Amino acid sequence: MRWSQYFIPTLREDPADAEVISHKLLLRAGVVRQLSAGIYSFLPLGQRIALKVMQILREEMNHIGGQEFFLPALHPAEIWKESGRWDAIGPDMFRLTDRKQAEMCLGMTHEEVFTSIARNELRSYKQLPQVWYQIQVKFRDEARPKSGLMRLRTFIMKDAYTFDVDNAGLDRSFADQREAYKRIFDRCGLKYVMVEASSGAMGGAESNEFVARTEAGEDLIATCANCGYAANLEKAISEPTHPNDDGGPEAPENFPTPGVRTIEDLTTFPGGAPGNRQIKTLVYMPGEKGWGNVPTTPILVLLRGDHQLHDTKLMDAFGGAEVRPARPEEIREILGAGPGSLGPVGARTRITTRATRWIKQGDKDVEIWKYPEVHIIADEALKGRRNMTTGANEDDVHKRGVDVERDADIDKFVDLRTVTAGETCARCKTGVLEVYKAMEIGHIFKLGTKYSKSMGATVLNKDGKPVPIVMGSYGIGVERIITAAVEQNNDDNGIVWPRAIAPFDVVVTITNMKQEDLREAGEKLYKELQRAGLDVLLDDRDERAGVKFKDADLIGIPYRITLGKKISDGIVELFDRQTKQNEDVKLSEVVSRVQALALAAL
RNA sequence: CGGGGCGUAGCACAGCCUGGUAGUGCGCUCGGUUUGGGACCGAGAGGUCGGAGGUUCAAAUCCUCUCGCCCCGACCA
Repeated sequence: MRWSQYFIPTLREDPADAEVISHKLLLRAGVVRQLSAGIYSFLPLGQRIALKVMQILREEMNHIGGQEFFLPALHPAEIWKESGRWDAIGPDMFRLTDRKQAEMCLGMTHEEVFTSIARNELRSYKQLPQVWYQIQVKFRDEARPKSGLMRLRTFIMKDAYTFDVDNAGLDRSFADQREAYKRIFDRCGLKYVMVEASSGAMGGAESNEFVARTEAGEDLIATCANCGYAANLEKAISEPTHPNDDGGPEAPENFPTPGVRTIEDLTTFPGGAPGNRQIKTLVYMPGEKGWGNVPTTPILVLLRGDHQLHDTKLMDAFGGAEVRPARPEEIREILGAGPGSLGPVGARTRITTRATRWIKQGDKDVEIWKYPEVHIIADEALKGRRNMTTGANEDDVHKRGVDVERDADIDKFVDLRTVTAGETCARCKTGVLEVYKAMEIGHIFKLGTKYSKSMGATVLNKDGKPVPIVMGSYGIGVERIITAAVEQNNDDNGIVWPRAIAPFDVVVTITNMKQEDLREAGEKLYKELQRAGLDVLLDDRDERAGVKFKDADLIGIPYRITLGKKISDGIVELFDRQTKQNEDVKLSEVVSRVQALALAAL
């Protein structure tokens, strides 16, 4: 392309709306423009980048036997009702009605459509496995789109689905996808890790998330440099350290603690206890939807005083159910004390017998227990602990000498606490965990039979019996790859595209368009580079050299060939955007040099 | 959905408090000088001040409503 004719609207200043570096640079480099919140247009440069990413996705999907489809983005409500997700998904789904008032939606993912094809067409285990994928636009009405292309309302996704006859087959398909994902992200030049993740409402047993480290990311990742352990903080565990529990009363005993409201207060209070010898008691309630027929079931969450609860772990402990912190007035109603003096000892009896409410039965009011049940759930770090101090469910009173398993009446121990940096790795027991921010770039799920069962997708197995197809689903966001690439590869002068996804391989900069010898040499070099199979941008604009250098750096083309004064000696300069090295090269050799460099990147 | 901020020329912003001719820089057009890291001089073009209503002799400026965008939180198949 000739720059003088090509649409690359670069900006000298940072746009006011952009906060994160990738957003600023993608706008400044003329890659994208915003249309509305979370809705962006790819400009020609952006489209070239997206096409290169998509080509890599295609090649790697095809490499593991993937077959490319193209499904509709507009779906009838019917299939979503069959899978149960029409009701399960909230306002994140764009819904509309057609002219006949039939309900429709814009696809936020394609499990339903692919499953409907599978159930109509797949009949025998002999047809399996199948690996199906597409590269399609998704629509999600995000509550808060943000950070440029990081969180969008409409975006391009490569989504793949595998169909196997049994779990062993799914394991193989899943492993294939995982390896393909690694090759994809490697080729795209990203620094990433694969982590264990929560499956959320997607359902299914196992899921791995691929994340790229960046300060702009929304996820927190714990990693161990020693053994390579990596997990999303919503799953991450660490090796607990237990203090010595000896000393203290044999049985729980109350003691006055006037004015003590927090864990911290109690650590300095005379006769108190350090944070790691306290039990923190939190009260949670089911979310707005409630849990089935149980009207309100308080949840007591117990943690070591110096530990922090991780919300997602709590929700996962209840099968992904929605929970919310109890309001102060609810806590007082439930336990008879304010936050700051809560504890598990005797709490179950207190809760289930304390509060009453009145309901109409026929024409008279009947008194019933308001909270007939309570869940008491404790973090694993409390297992076996003795001589602990906690609230006594009475304002300004605490209780010491508490043996967790003996006195706290716990329903179950689960991992609930948030891992923090500096803790010991639970896997290798020697490494120290690091916690950093990252963004999700891909996610692979073992779905199992969730969709095949609800939508009736079965095949006949070897014994002639119908069995539900065992499915997996695998997604990569194209804009996420682009965003992560910019987040991880930039400097003061602009973007430094990884070679494989750069919009052009090389830019030929004619430093002065008034000099005919430079123009001629540039034209000739442009054609030769193209003939060598390279994507070339010829900067033939009538601008000063400085402007051209600044722009070339900003849009991040990996190599720049500068035609200047030394052209009379048959010498040009080869500039490496990444290393910033500028090297004199013979004009006669520069094509093969650049060709070798560019091909090495693929 | 809760909290905060912002809408004035293509971009970045000033002007608003204290009502009275709509400004600056960059970019754009034309002419000239320049020509290796975002040149300089001169002359221009370009804005219903997000929208609607109100107060006033007079509204970018004050009031009400509304729309949009950004940030924090909640949420996130």
